[in-house]
Amino acid sequence: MTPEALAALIAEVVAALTGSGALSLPDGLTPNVNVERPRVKEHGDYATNIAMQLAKPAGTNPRALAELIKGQLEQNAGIAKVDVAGPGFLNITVASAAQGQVAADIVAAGAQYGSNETLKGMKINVEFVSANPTGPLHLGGTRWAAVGDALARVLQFSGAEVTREYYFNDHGAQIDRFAKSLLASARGEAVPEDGYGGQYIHDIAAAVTAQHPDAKDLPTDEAIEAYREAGVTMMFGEIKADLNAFGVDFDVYFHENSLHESGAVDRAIERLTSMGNTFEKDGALWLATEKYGDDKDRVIVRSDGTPAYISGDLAYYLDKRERGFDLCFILLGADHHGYIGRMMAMCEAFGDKPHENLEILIGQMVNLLRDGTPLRMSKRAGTVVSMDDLVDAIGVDAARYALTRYTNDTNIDIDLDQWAKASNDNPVFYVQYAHARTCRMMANAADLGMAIPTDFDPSLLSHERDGELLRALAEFPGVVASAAELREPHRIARYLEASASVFNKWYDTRECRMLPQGDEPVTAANLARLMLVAATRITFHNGLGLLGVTAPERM
RNA sequence: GCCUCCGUAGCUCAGCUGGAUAGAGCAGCGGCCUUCUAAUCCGCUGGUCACAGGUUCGAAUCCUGUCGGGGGCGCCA
Repeated sequence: MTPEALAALIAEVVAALTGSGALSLPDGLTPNVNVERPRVKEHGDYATNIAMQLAKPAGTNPRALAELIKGQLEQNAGIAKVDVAGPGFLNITVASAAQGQVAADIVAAGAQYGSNETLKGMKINVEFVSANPTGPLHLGGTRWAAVGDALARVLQFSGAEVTREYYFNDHGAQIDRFAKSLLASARGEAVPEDGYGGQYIHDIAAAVTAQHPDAKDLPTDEAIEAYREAGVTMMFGEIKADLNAFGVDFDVYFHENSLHESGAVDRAIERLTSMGNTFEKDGALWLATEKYGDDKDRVIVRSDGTPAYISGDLAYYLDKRERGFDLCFILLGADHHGYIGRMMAMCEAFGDKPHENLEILIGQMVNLLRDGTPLRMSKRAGTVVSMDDLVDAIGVDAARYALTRYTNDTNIDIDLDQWAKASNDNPVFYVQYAHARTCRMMANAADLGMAIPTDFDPSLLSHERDGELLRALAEFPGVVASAAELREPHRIARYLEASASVFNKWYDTRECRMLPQGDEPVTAANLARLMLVAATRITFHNGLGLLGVTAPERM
């Protein structure tokens, strides 16, 4: 029995009690049954505070109500014992057969175990990374590559139709500085003011020069244009290749420029104007965002007639909505948190619902530590701390895991020495090793001719450690659902670490050996444990998959 | 000045939208390998949940303020 199933059962009991008149609740009150795992063993397998929640509205006292629910609940065959404790907690012990059945249910669900359909029918756009191609992907982009992709996977596992999207600009001032820097390098000149330095500039400049030997001797304007075009193509190619190697592939690469060329920007501005949300002042066109909660109004067309950067954002958002996305995520670094106000105001100005049609997630900064000291970035000097630096140091799996195991709103310091270790201070190895161990066990079982039993007897998984492992596995769907709902993929990682620990304890328990020892015959209990191991393997495999981390079968 | 994130064990961090005696890993100390992968497992040590108020049966969690640290506040992109 999963916690969700137990919660549903309790809800039925409450409904039955109100139906029979034994309990009266105010109209429209639907109890929100909260089932949790108690910290202390003596408090049973699961506990609920439902009686404390409902006592006041029902006009009774918590313990009396708890007794009432207990009486009904104990009628169910899946429930072994119910205790009323403390101020009115219901401590529930699940019958071992009902508990053990979870293993078979997981094996039956297979690759789908843990999924849910809470977002079924939702079309969701997740925009992340979106770095302009002026240099290699830096750490902030890398954090979002890992977390954004994991979030997309979690949303998909919850039934949503998800599009991963990358928005980039191949024109504009940043790109001009990039192009000028390339040309300066090709001509052997110093890095221009506000330009980009670093080895990658020289590498790309040299590559462009090799492709177009005459380009650097063109008149400067034409030469810049030539280096811009070829340089952007190369840089963007590298970024895409890096992301691909990182296991992240986008469905859509969206060019900001296309919005200007297609007239989408003008249409967006017209739409906002017709809704009375723009005005002219000081020769510029403004979007009235302040009335929708922004700090101040924003210029969208400058007094010289050129569109401001935000005009692209307006058109881009409108474009996404017109492509049918119900919900648009934008994943940004902490240095962009100031955008939330204007973007939400923009959303409302279009007549949409902020935080419902548009969600902006902010990820805090990432630092790499080597020997305890942070690696610092400097654009001028070209000391970019990039995705490559991270991946080269610790590998893709550890990098993705290290970036997804923390909440978005905390700064991360990644200690390269720690994450490069193949040891227990490295959580990714701990989880992967547990998975590999299940695979080895199953291979060993197959060698002995053992197969997943068709006449599985769930009551044989009656050891205390069996129950602990089963309860851990049963938690997975709830963890996925909350990761999706709260947009917090790190919950998956933390769950896997805790569950790997429970599995290892089970593995270490002599009474729970899965394989027959020595000349012992294969018993029904051995086969029941094989089912449990199979369920564990599936759960770890699916969980690692949601993080985009590989699940090796052997380590 | 304003906005925003963070402050929990020596270190790095969880804490399931308010529950029972605040957890994990690492570090430190001490144990378990003839039997499924010891990258495992067991025990011990370690806390003013930054501080002060408030909300209530109950607060690390919600609200207000203070202190400390990170990041931001362009007709840049």
